[in-house]
This record gives sequence, C-alpha cells and structure tokens, in this order.
Amino acid sequence: MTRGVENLEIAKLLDELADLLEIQGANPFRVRAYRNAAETVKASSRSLADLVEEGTDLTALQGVGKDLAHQLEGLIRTGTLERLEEVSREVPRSLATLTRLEGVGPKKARKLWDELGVTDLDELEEAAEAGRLEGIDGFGKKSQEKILRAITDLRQVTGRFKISEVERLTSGLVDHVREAPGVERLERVGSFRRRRETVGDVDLLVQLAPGGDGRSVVDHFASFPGAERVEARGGTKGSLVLRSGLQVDLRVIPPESWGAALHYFSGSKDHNVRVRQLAQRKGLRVNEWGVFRVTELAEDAGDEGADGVADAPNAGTRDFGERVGGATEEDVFASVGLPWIPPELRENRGEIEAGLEGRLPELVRLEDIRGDLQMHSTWSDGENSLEEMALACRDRGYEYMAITDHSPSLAMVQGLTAEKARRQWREIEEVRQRVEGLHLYRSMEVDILRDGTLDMDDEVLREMDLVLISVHSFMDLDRTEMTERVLRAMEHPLVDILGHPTGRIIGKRKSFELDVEAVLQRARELHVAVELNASPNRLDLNDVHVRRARELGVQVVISTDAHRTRGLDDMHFGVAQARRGWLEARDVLNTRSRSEFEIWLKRRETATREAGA
DNA sequence: GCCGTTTTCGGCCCGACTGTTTTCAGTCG
Repeated sequence: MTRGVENLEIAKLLDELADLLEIQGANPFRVRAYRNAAETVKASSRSLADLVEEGTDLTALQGVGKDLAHQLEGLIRTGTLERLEEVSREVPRSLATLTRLEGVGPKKARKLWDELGVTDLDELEEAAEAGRLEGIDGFGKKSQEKILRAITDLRQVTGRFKISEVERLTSGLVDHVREAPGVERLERVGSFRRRRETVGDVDLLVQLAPGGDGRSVVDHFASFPGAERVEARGGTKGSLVLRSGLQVDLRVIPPESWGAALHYFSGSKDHNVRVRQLAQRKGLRVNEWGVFRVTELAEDAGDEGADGVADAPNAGTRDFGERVGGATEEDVFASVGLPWIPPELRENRGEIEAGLEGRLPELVRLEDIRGDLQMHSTWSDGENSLEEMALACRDRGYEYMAITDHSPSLAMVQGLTAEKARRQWREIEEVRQRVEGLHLYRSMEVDILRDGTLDMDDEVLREMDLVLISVHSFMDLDRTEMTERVLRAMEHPLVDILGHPTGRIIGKRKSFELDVEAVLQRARELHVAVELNASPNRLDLNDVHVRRARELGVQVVISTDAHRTRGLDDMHFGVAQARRGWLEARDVLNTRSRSEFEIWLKRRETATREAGA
C-alpha cells in the first residue's frame, strides 16, 4: 500500500504541460494529446501508481501511447514529470496561470511575456494598471480593462459552484428569460445538465418560437436585474455575470436545431468530439445546428469559413448541406448509430462504446429509492423530531428509514450514549405506532475512533437494526494509518454501512488520505455497503469511486444525511451522482423493498460468520 | 503525441463572438 502520486496530481501536471506547450507554440494536436491523457487519468477508477506497481502496461489507457506511458512511469517513479521540467526551462511555469484569465489564451499570454516580460498575475496587473498593455499589437483599451476585471474575478471566485448553489442562483434568471416573447422552451445545459458536482458556468438554451426574434430574447436576458454585467450580446448568443460571480451564457435555437443544440451544449466536450468523429465516418457533419450530409457544395462552404472569406452574418441561416436530423437529441444520436445516452454519462468514459454495443446501463432513478438510511434528529444535531422526520419520509413515499444520530465521541453535537440510545428506541417504538405505512429502523452513526474501534458497546450495537460507521475526527492521519483504521472498523461484524467514506466537503475540505480501492475491495469481501452521501456539500463517494464500487459489485447506499426535514430533498443530488457512476437500481441497496432489504441485512451476518471475522 | 472499417502516415471537431484587424486572429465552449 504505497503512497504514490495521486491521479488528480498527475492530470494537473499533464494539463500544465499542455498549457506551456501551447504557449510555446507547439503542434496543437500534440497539445491535445496531453489534454486527452489528462482526461483519461482523471476518469480512471484505478490509481495509476497502483497500475504501474502491478505491472500493467499504461498504453492500455485511452490516449496513452508509448511515449506518454514512459513519461508517466517516470513521474510515478521519481515524482517529477521530466518533460514538464524541460519545457519550464524555456517557458516560466507561472505563465500557465495567465491563461486561466477570461479572454486570455496561450497566444496572448505569450505576447504579454514577449512584449512586457510579464510572467504572473501580479506583474500583469501592474502592467495593466500602468496602461502598458494598450501599446501592444492586438491589445487595446478595452482588453486592458477586461484583463483587470478578469484578474479580480479570478482572485475572488474559487472557480466552481456547487450544483445546489447553481440551482438556486439561476432559478430567478430562468423565470425572467421564460417571460421573453418568443421563448418556447428553456433548458439549463452544460455540466449542470450532466449533473456534475460543481459547475463552472451555466449554459441556458432557449428554443425560439417560429417567427421569433433571437436578438430580442438576448436583449431581455441581458436586462436581468440580478446581472452584475453583460459580457456579450448578439443575435443568437448572450453572456452575463451574476452578482454571485456565476457566468451564464444564453443561446437561442431555432426549433429544427433544438436537439442538436441540446446535445452540443450539454457536452461534455470530449463526448461531443467522439460523436462528431462517428458522424464524420458516416459522411455526416454534426454541429449545434443539426446533422447534415456532407456534400461537395457544403464542404466548399465550410472551407470558405475556415479561410475567413466573407462569412454570412447569420450562421443560423447558413447552408451546411442536406439536413438529416437535429430536431431532437434522439435523432442526433441515431444518425451516428447510437441510442439516446443520458447526460450524466456523457463524459467520454466508455458511454460511446457501450452505446454502440447496446450495453448502456439502465440508470437508477429517484423513483427507485425506497428509503433513506442516514438522517439526524433533535436527539443529536438535527433540527426536527423523530416524528417530524418520519412524517417527512412518508410524504416522500418511502417504505423505510433509519434514524442515525451521532455516537457520544462527537461531544459538540451531544451524541447518544448507550443510555440515551435506549431512551431513543422507546420513542422510535412510539413513532412506529403513530406513523403507519413506514418502518423506522434503529440505527446510529457510530464514530470510527482513531484506532479503528467503534464509539459504542457491542451490546448496544447488537440491538440495532443496522449500524452505520463514519470518520469525524483525526482526519489528518497518513494514508496507511487512515486506511488501516477504516478497514479495521469495517471488519467489526455488526457494521453494515460505511458512511461518507472519504470525508470531503466540496470546496472546503479535501478528502482525507485513504486507499479507496482497498476499502472497496474489503467492502465486497465483508458485504459491507458503502454510502454515497447525497448532501450537495459532500457527494461522497464521488462519481469515479461510485463506478469502481459497481465494477467490484459493492452495494451502494444513497443517503441524504439530512439534519432537517428539508434536507431529505437532497436525495436527487445523490441519485444524479450515482447515475454519473453508472449505477443501476440493483446496485443501490436502498432501492430494495423493505423485505428484500432485511434479507440483505441477514446475509451480511451470515457472510461475516463464514468469513470468520 | 496518438491512432487505425482512410492502419505505420496523415490525419486529428466545429462554430460564434469580441476587439481591433480594414480583412482576421484569438478565445471560448
């Protein structure tokens, strides 16, 4: 169990190298190759360091050839990416950060460096404030101001917003745009539609009614009172920044192009590239306006655009050739031989191949969920009583629920002592009598203590219907110690579910050091389920780990960890994350009926006895 | 730098908008 270089670190270095190569003016396809490899590494459910240790040939990975495999092995062995060291001797590494500024790409970064000697944000800010940018070819007063704003933005905004925040921040704007004349349909697309855990900016798609005027829709959009500023406003596209710093782009789409645009702007970029490649092989062109058969004539028109010769002012009316689809997403996919692929899967993580081979998963849906297995009440740090939580669960159509108040080591939330737990069970019994049509399980979120023992006596645990364990303290242990701690806790024969396994709080706290692969392997052997915590602040496990759990055959529990009745509504965030991890209903323990769920609880006991744990 | 129903070379996805360019490059998604 070595502590190797993490996949995310590897991906970051590859991306940085791509940035620097781009600034250097390297072959753009070579740059693309590094970026593709970075994506592959990010999406890999296995640690590359582990793969290397096992002797796996890295060229088996998509987009990794002989050269990159060699470089990656070097990186894992020595901790440095040799090629990056080489390139950064010629181009300062800090230049890469300049391209993170809105409106600054590799060419401009290069120019700023060449002309002004600027290498980082501070120097750029100084130069811009002194008015030294105006003099450079291709820069003017406006770009100078824009760069100053972009520097401020970059420093203020952490970059990405939680999906729950985006939902809240854009609801007013969505209502506003719906009121514009000529708006037939409206959809938030991009990473929001793919239900990523965080969203960088939001794409709003509007279907224009026949005879509607795109420009007036964009103008109405731009007049939104909550806008901090309007960045762009044209005939088919507008862009603004909300006061929260969230950027929203609007695209106006004619009805015949709705499906093509929906697909195009939902992305991901990598997924779209694959779809267009498939199209190309069939002699088709897929763009945001539709699917077209490529003819001599249309190709000429395309070349003209590329040569920059007198473009038609409104691309929406351009002739791309014979239209063969694009009104619905289904016909875009069908045109390249694919079934409709749910947005959550569109990350180029195998969904294209699965679609072509007819083995896409039938993803779990919110309606499949039969119960919620982590929530808190006024018995510890929750805001609502047992009965209020029970009624709220029944309102959501559940068959069962588990009350999982904290164990005593969490002193600040007044966790349940053994004695307090027994009193709680009496109240549970009373609520069972009063609330019909829903079963309450006795449970507890038991702390995993520093040494991997549990924060509750076996005698008490034995009387519970199910036991959930999780880490809330000593989160800075090293990887070996933390992993051993969690494994030891899971091996306790009364444990059923491992809660929020990596402990991360999105945007606030990184995961603690943990060998998730080892934990999932052991979970399978012990028949312990792992939680996908549905709180939009956690979403723990993440999509990649969830998918790995499925590959290994580990049961996943989607729980809200609600601390008030409203928190129970977070379930849909968890289901979305589960879908991003390719889970089907049968992979999710709490889609089972009450009786099937209770059979699982017993099977766990049997398996543990047989394993001799 | 990768890759192969265009297979070891020659391709590699595509269009809109901005700003400063008087004919288009750069950036973004």
